[in-house]
Amino acid sequence: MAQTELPKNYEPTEVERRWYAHWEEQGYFRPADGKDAPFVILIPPPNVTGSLHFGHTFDHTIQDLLTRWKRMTGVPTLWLPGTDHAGIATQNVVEKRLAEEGTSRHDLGREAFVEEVWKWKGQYHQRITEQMRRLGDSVDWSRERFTMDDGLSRAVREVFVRLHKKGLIYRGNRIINWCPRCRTALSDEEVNHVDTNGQLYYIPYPVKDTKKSVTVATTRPETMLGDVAVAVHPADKRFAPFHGKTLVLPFLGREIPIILDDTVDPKFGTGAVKVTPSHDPNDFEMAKRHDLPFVTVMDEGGVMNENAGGFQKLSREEARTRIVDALKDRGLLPRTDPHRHAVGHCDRCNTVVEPYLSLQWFVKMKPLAEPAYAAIEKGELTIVPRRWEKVYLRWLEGIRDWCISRQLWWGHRIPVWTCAGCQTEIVEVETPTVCPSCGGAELTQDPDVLDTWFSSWLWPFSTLGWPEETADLKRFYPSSVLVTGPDIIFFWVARMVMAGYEFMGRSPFGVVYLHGIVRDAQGRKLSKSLGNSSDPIELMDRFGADSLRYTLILLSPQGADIHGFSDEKVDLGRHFANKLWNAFRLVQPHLNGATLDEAAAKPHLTDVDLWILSAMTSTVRSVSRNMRTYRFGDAAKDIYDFVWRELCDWYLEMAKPRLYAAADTGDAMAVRYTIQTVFQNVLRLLHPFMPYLTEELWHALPGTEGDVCVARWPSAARSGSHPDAEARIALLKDVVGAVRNLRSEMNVGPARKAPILIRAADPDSETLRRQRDLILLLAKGESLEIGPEVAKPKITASAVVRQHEIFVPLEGLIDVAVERQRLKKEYERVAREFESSHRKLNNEDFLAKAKQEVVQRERDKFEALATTKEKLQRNLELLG
RNA sequence: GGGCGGUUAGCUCAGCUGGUUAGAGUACCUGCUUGACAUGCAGGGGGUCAGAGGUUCAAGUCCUCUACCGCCCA
Repeated sequence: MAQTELPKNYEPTEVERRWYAHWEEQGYFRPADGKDAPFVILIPPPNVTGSLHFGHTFDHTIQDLLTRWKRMTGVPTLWLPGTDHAGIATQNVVEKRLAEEGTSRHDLGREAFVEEVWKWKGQYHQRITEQMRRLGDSVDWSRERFTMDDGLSRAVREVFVRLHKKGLIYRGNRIINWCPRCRTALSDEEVNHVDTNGQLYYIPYPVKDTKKSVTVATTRPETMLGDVAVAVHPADKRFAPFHGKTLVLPFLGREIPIILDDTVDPKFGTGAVKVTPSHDPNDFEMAKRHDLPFVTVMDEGGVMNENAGGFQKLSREEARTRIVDALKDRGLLPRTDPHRHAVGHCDRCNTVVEPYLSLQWFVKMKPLAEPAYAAIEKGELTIVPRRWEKVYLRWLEGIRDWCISRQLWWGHRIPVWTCAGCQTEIVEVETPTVCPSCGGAELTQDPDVLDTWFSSWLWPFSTLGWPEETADLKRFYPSSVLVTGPDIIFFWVARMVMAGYEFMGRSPFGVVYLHGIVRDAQGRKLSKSLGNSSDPIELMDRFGADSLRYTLILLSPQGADIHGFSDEKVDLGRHFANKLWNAFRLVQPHLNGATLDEAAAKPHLTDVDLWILSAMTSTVRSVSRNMRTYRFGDAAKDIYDFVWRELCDWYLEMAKPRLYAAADTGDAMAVRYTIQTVFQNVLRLLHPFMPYLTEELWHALPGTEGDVCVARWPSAARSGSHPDAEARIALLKDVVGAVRNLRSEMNVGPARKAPILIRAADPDSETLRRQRDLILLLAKGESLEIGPEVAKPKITASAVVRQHEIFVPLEGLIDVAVERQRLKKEYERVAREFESSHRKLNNEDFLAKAKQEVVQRERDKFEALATTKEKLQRNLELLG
């Protein structure tokens, strides 16, 4: 009967090595054919030169959870994998590595550098996909995509050309966010504003031909070299005498006018602001209104240029120090105030971003934002949790044009060419060979590439073959759910919705599930470089992928961050896996060869069997509901509670004698049938959370067929509920609990058996009598007397459970003082409750206004408390 | 400056449309080689639900204000 002995402890690494290849070979991860509407998830593509970190692990676990669950419900399921070329990040990584090798991208030249990055891509891509396999991601590898694949690159060009034709893409000379370290323009979203302690410098600018001056206040004195005016509010009387006057810029001696502009805030600083149109977005607008010149004083690396006079060749930081010193020397710095203000930093390298005047490509966003906004209002798009919808809408309301050109080499080259002959600009999907206007063949392509997100925002359809009308595009667009973190709601989510409506006419997904971030006890994001977490792969090696997955889900409140995560926490999942494994070890030898015929077993099912089947049915119902409502942590908890608290703690303990008894009785048949049914269902429910362990056990469980990976998700049939049996077993558990409590309070070790007396009225008395063997077993009874007239022993510990009295008389072991103390405490607790219930029922308002069922419940409760109180009191008195 | 979220046991969190004694995991204490599991079993202590006011017969739950923490935007 006994098969090969299972190891005492579950060894995940050994098991997890086996199953992934099997699933993949069976083709389970490819969507089944069929007419049913498919369930589709598109992966948020990880950076191809990164590695799977904790964020990905959590993100993928949720996606796999949904995918495996849906697959088991019988729906054709597609989880489409892929990676992102991540322009700036990747270029930075490779450049850094080149620097270590003593070379640079400029030494290599553009073509060789890009080739070098492709090599990197190949190497790292391999690593990422291995990590995904290790985690168990059930993605369809046959449909894997990369944002720089030919097809996706074509989609990028197509979109650029279409939007350009529509007038939604334009080129303009504007102030953009410039990272002097990455030497590229950034979008507004790629700038992080950090509150910084700075100084507000007060600098008097002399009025031409007078001894007077106008003092301006600035946080950035180094930009004064680019000043072209000083602006004051027209209604600000303090400056009325200066209207129309000319100032002389210190250091350079440039004559600049005083201008009047009502955007100036008279309350800020001195009320007079310097105007530096090439280095400040507000000043830029102002300069355009007043037709002022533009003077750029820095180069692309943030170094002062030829317009900076004596400060040329200094970095911005040095220039500030030197200018401040020079101002002091000349007595031109009468005052500085500490000043807290937001300073923009590069999202990728954390360098202080420079507002910089430059010629870039932009997308006009307003028209695209409108349908994306309406999507929420029309219910075509739901964000879970709902509160993020407000964030999303607010961003769309204030949307600004999107700077999409990047001065990088790694990415999609902008499909714009200029003819050397006639200067005609050609915007085409196909690379042109001759100028359509003059026939010239000397065409130069725009050297810049596009923002990475300019390809990512097309992901929901570019991955499916767009602009071709492919079968995949028809079948799998739109996708069902997008699972990602709220940190990219603007970068990616909102833009995908815009592109979805613009190019496909509908939202790319119906639901966006935004999960939280995994943080440590100090609230920091987990990261290997911070040293507050291990590499997820290492954790999987130590604890198993299943344990890591299960722990992450169990600890995650819906859409909120996981706090206090640490390596040790993964023990939660590991212990749970081991528990299930051992429960299985207990039952498995008894199931082999047993009759598992439902019809044959049914007449023999006992209350205990019916109770656990009923509890299982509730669990199925609850898990399914929690999955549907994106409450994954609750779903994991449901399974945990059922397996550990019900199945292992109670049912299996109760089933042991029946399991070990002769195999050919109806009772044995019933218990085997029950266990088999329960285990099958548990393995199905748990599979999306712990795919490997469940597959392993599924194959070791007699009576199963195929793979649990594609087994049918359980349904909670009403016929599976047995409320009467549940109620009777609940009574049994309460009684056993009370006896255990008494024994423990009396310091009775588990080896010692004790007599048990239960004074209970019918029908409970009868119910308990039928379970006497179980009570003896679970409560370690030496003898057991149950009945309405059971006599109370002289010296005994006692308790009242559901108005029934329980006595555990143990000569010599009862310390009367201790027992009196214990009873008294219990009595006082019940008396307090009794009083509160009493007050309620004496309250006419309560009787008149509360729902009838609530009043009735209170009456029942009151009755029960009264009896319990009375019995406790009598037992207390009898103790003497 | 504007917005959002949070504040429940030492820690991490549940507590859904207000209605039994506010739950779980973990940590802690006591006792255990119990017919699978010490990655375990049984029992236990621990909470004026951030504070104040309000609505209600009834508030952890709804409303207002305050404090503190976190995030986003400017």
